[in-house]
Amino acid sequence: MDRTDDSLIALRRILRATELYERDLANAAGVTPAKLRVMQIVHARGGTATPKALATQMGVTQATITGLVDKLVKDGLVHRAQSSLDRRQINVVLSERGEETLHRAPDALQQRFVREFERLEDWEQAQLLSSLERVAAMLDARDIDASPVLTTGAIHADKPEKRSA
Amino acid sequence: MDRTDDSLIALRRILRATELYERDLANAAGVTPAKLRVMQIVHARGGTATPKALATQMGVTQATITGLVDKLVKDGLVHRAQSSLDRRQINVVLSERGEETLHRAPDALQQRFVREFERLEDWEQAQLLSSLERVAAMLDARDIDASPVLTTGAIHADKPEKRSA
DNA sequence: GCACTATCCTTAGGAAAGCAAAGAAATCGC
DNA sequence: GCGATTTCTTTGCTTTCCTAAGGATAGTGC
Repeated sequence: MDRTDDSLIALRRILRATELYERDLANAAGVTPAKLRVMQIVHARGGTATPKALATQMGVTQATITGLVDKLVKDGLVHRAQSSLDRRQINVVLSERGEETLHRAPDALQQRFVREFERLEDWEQAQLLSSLERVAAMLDARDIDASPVLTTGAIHADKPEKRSA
Repeated sequence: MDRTDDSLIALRRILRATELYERDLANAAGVTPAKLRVMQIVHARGGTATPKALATQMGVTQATITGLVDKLVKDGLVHRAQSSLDRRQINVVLSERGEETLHRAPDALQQRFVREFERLEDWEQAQLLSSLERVAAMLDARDIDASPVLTTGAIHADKPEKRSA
């Protein structure tokens, strides 16, 4: 009867399964999850991305990206290249080894989801897709600031967050 | 056409939105996400839980739980009580303040999802629930050993999170 | 041109969350 | 009773993330 609760439970299972699996997967590939994510984004953007772009997409600060890229450089998976258009900018570029590593370590969701998904009936795929997009839209809404909790519970008013795009 | 990709994208949006939101929310409540999760589980189990149970449910080691509980105790949100049945065991119990904090900081998913979900038509809710459970089952499967990259042990439920290195 | 401001990145320092390994105490099994 | 197991903690380390401050470069007004 309580569909809301059951939906939340399912959602949490999805979250938890993905999180745990991601740790394993990154580990097995010899990279940490965060570094892997950086490489995946760089790859998705055609092999190069600025720290700024990475920070935005990953939802972390630029300082964090600097640290991750430092380690990736030390690992030889990536290198930095100054942009010639705007010399403030740096391009993070995948190295040969970086590409290989990526190849060996497919996306966590990918691994786990694709095989099963493609086995489904056509109409089932369509329904799943539609539902997922619906849920994503529900959660992904951009103006969270309207949320009541963030204000009522804000005791330790350090700073709300800059993530209010 | 490419429903698989689109589904993955939607799934990632869900993941990312939840992750980012969780950070904000925990922050606003004055607790960190991990500590909040501990409290939520304790609450869900009727106000008390052993470190062992917490570790299993959260998918982390007991050492991690010890650390989190230490901090929660220091914050006065929780206290330890020895079990009288088995004196090796410790019960983690929510304090008054812990209950209040929990009350102020509802679940991240809760907040964001419930309002919208309950606004949907009956048949839409049913479809969403069905889809989510389906996806959860796909991801949460305990016996995905066909995975080429991993050897995730712990098929037995009692063997807690000894994930591969 | 020259100061002002904004943007992009890095440095430095610190907090939180996680793990592995080893140890202490209680219980179980025989 | 005594060794093996379970439960929790301790120790020491890694990873990820933050804030605050700074150094360059780019753009703007005058």
